[in-house]
Amino acid sequence: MKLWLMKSEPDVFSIQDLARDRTTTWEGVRNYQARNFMRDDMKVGDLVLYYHSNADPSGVAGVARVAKLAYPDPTQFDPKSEYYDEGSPKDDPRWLMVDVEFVEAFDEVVSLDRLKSDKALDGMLVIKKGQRLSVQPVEKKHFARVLKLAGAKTKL
DNA sequence: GCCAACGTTGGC
DNA sequence: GCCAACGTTGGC
Repeated sequence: MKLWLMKSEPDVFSIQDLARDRTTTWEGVRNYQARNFMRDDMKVGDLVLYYHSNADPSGVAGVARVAKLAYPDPTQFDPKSEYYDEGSPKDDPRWLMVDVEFVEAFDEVVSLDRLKSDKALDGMLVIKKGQRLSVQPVEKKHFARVLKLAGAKTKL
């Protein structure tokens, strides 16, 4: 099983929204590197750190799980969608998404500050300056450490 | 709201 | 293929 971190702005869709809905489609990824991770490496059952970006505070807010393998993101073909991509071929869709299901919401967000100050998380992608990838792999030791910092119920 | 960092676009 | 201009992300 691989481990991931996925970013979402809580004003748009938070871990609490996911807790309510139980599952969601992860539409709107428009970055090739992020798409490739979803397409090539994500498997059903993979665990995901659910990261709140542009938040107060920003940080890891809970855990989710990949519920469906990558498949074409329909919003790329919808002219009314903010994610519309005129250049995406119908017979070879450029953008993919996965489905994600709720696992756990942390009592308290593990803030970016906390992540940065923890020696055990040295090298974790999300704390690197200028790191904008919205879907990124997480090392097992880092994932486990975040769970510990959060006092999470989820175990690896 | 500002702006640094990064990705994409398009002229050449 | 280079790189300047532009758009986006996301912390602050």
